[in-house]
Amino acid sequence: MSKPPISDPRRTLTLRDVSEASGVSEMTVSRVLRNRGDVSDTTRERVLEAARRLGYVPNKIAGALASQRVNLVAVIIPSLSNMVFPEVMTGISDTLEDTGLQPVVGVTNYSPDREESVLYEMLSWRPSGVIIAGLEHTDASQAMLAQAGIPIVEIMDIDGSPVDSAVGISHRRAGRQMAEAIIAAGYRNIAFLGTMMPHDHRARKRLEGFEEALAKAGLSLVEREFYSGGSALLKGREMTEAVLTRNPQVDFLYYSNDMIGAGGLLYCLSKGIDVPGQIGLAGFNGVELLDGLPRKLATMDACRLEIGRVAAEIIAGKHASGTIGGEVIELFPTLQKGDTIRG
Amino acid sequence: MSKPPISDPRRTLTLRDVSEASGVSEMTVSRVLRNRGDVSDTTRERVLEAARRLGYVPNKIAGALASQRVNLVAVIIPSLSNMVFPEVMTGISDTLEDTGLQPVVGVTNYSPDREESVLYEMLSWRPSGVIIAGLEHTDASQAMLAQAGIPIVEIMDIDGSPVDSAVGISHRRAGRQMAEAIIAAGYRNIAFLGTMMPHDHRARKRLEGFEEALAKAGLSLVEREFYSGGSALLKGREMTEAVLTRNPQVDFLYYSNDMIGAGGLLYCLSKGIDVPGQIGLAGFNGVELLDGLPRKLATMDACRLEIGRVAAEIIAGKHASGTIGGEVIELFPTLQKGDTIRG
DNA sequence: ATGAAAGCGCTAACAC
DNA sequence: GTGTTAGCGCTTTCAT
Repeated sequence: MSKPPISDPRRTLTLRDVSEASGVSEMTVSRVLRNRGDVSDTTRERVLEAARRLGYVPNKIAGALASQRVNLVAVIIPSLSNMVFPEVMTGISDTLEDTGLQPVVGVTNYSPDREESVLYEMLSWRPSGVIIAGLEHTDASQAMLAQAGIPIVEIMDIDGSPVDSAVGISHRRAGRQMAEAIIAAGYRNIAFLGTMMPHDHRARKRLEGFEEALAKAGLSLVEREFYSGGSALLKGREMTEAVLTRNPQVDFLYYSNDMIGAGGLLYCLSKGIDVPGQIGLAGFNGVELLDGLPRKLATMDACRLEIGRVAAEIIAGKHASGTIGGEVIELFPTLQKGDTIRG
Repeated sequence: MSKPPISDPRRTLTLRDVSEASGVSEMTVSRVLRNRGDVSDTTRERVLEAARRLGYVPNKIAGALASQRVNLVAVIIPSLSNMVFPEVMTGISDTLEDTGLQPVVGVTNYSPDREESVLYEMLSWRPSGVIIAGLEHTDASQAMLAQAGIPIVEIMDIDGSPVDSAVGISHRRAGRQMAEAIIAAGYRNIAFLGTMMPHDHRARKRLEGFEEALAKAGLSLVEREFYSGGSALLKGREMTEAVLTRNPQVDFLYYSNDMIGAGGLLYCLSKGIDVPGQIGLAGFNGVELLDGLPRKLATMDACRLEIGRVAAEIIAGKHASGTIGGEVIELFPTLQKGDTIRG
């Protein structure tokens, strides 16, 4: 197996090819292609023409190795299939757009081990920064993040200790606030319905805050129901039926996310249940997706777009605070009572 | 600004550090870390221990440059926010999982220019393959794909000429099939409702196929309605109201996707319209998400998971066909009549 | 089973 | 404004 000669048509083009085709040194070609340094207009034109004609695509691997600079930002999130992270991604992309930085997404499926290996893989490309969901990671992940020597932003949650910076909301507080609103509206027999996700720490914290506020009012959950897998809308419907059948005196259903909440809402409406008179409902996330439902589900916005935006600003070094790392930025979700909490 | 000395604690670790810490040559350390070649168990242990202790993360940039091998697969899709591409991603990730290849996602927002720049950016990292949605690209993109010298798989659609391989369904045929089913069920005053997306070629082809089949039956659309932006569910509701108000004799609503179809369905049900007796409805995609709706919307599955799986197999070189590139693999969606087409 | 030397394709730093 | 030189941190190849 001999090495292909310089004329092998299957070989990918190098700076040198553009240099030869344009009669300009590699260095100057490099300058033109990166818009760096002074290059005369005639030279620039000749180079660009040659590069275009040949169809040259620079090799960022070599460039990155030589310059010790990589324009990649690692973004590590649990899932892409639930509306919330895509919106965070949008915030990140929008902000990074004009910084020359590029997000690279890794998905962990809520598995800490998978997160660890995705992180390892991504760090091995020496990105300029890491945006990672949550504050809970394996010890090894924590160590890698701490060692990486680049800005790290942990997003979505601020109830805990970040490695570096954090941007998010307090889910514990969010749960508390929702409980308070529900209690204030006069509901007393409250059930929780969630997806079974041992590693969804944010849902867990919301539930903790929720129960804490119930306890303070001398109440406790009369029911809990967990499911996993399948269509969230359908699961919400099924769980709701199960809960209401088992426990007809339940007067409020608190869901861990809007999709299962919507399923529950559709179930209640189809059964002719008076919402929010007889039974109230609330979800979490404020997903715009659901705006077309017959009734607007009570929910709390998770500030997804804003979280993505701020995280990206920190990585890009253009966040208002100006400080270098170590900041915790708390965002404050608004409670939308919609049509499913009375009062 | 002097260059940090070898002892700078902020410098990221190199093979050399592991080599010194373990007293083993860089070359052997490299062998251990890549599981290549024969290394004695004692040496291997010493190296792994040192690497772990230091928290060494290999530099893939240097590795890729030296080996001319990159374990990345570029995946270029229009959007992450509509259920369909996340599912394709799942198919891709699942299949790539045990090949050592890693997907890297780029999002184009249905803009050909953005697609071109995302593609350029990704190719500059010299990936092992490209999976890209659609068959329509700018001339420059076409040229880059053709020149890249790596496997290219265009996905979702097969109505056109692929650069290399293609995996998808015929959207024209899908539109035709749906029209035939609708006509067979006796509907005659048919309206189309879609999102306004000049660059959504697949929706366009479905509509073309649909109208073609209508024409063959001596029919034509009595209404068309396009919207853009906002919550799909809400838009579907609004568009449906507009269409039915303007044209009360309409007896079938064909939507370009399931989400707006679901909005329309909810609208019809809330208005007490007899579905599918008085009015029938159909969407497209077969999104599982909607399974909890009061009635099951007629739709066609777009084979999303399977498309992702097959595309990844082709890139990984383990597709059944065994051929090297240039294959067009057509998948066949099944029409699910659900509860919204009579008969 | 292990090591030494030569690059991968580019850019930083310096000359001219 | 343009060219030259010396690496970036690894892996390939070949020697031992």
